[in-house]
Amino acid sequence: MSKHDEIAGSLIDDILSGRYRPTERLPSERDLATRFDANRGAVREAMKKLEQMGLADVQPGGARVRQTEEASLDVIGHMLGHESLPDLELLDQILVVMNGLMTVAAEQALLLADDNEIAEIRALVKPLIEADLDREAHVLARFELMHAIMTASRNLPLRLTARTLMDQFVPKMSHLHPYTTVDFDAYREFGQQLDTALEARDVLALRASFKAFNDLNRQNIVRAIDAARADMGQEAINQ
Amino acid sequence: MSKHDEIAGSLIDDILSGRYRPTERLPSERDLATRFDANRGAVREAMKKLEQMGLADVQPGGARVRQTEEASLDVIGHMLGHESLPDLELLDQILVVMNGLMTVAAEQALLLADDNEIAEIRALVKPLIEADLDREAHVLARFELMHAIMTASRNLPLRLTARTLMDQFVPKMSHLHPYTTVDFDAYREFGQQLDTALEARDVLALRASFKAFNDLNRQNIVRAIDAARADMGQEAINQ
DNA sequence: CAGACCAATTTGGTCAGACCAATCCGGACT
DNA sequence: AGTCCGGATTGGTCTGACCAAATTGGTCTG
Repeated sequence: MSKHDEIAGSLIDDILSGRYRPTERLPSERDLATRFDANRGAVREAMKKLEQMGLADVQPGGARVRQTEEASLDVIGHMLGHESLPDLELLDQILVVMNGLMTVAAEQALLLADDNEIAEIRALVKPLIEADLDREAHVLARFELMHAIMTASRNLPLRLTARTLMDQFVPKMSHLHPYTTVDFDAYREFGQQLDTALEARDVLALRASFKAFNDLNRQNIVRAIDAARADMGQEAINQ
Repeated sequence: MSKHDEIAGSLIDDILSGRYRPTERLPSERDLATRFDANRGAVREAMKKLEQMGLADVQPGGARVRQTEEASLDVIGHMLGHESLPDLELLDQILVVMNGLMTVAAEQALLLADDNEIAEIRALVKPLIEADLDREAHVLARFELMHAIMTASRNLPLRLTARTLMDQFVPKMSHLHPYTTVDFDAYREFGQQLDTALEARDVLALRASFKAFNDLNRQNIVRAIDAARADMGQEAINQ
């Protein structure tokens, strides 16, 4: 970990945790440099990062903290935390957005894709219905399906938005992964719903299927977090 | 405009216009510094920006251009262009995403807001129905309404995503503004639809009204671009 | 005494030059 | 022909200095 990353991380955490309040002035770069025992250049790079994340307004005369509402999407990753379990409410909010974007993508795909592309997507749905996948393969298959739908939407802003959100979200799920379980049957039903909707090019059925998809994904996470919490409690007892 | 902004802008345009292709190596920082007659630090800051925009991968040994699909949402603003008229297809895609996000926000608001908040939102719809606004005030009223709905969604990731997209989009509309016209009656109808949907807390009606909203916004832009094109043609003749 | 004004100080912004560490690349060797 | 190694190139970091903008606190004016 480079020096400026360390400094930036510390400052970001301080701001997001409210130790520095909006409109408040941050310490000067020279001051921070001595505090972190670092070069001013390192502090400067850190400030640059704060600025591009929209967390601070840096001008000659001093840097000021901004409102979180004005920040960049990148803050989400930090808000999900590094070590501890992420906040379920925030995860829920992200899932809501992701689901909305996926639904839009699917609708666009239905609108723009030729029969060939639809067939390709349906081919990716098939494994979820028929194949006997293990947990990892199942996750991969779902991601592949989502990616294909995103691509078929032929909408770059949409793809970039979804990927940005995903990139914040997925890494934080990694240490939850051991606790995940998959309700294969439920996903099978979703797969069939989606397949039918695609075949009939039925927008309403498509929306309904993605609603189900979102619910499933949410349940996965809720179960995983519960399991992780229980496990951590167990560890605490064992110690 | 600071030096590193100038350099970054130039490089970004070069990459987005395809003058540097993905996986291709960019010139070295020292090389760029002499080309732009700048300090290496300035070039370095520019490279930093390219990296955070996801347009380049910069490592010891050289910086390489990335795929546009891996870029940050911020590239959209650059793709909309600086002087010339923005590409209608790209604008359409953005509107599709914005509309999707607004719809999700409205649904969440309907789900989470108490009667008071709903009343507040409806109060913001009223001017669009009743008041005799001029063009500027009408635009402002629409923005205010959208902002209120976003806030009522109580979903930070959603708000950040929408705002990021908006921030790319709105500035590019400014020099189209003289050419915009507003179909007040059509918006009045939308307002009534939305108001009814909010009163009844009817999700389907809500969705329908936002679909209409999106169509109206799109028509505004199409008309404005047509008018601008015609005007520029006229200018060319006059010269 | 309140408010406007101004200058000294503080702060960020930029630059130059040097050194380090990771990477790349071409030539030697097998 | 493939592998390996060492020099050259590249980005990463640091130091120290100077510039320009913003802040701040004192001073002057009404």
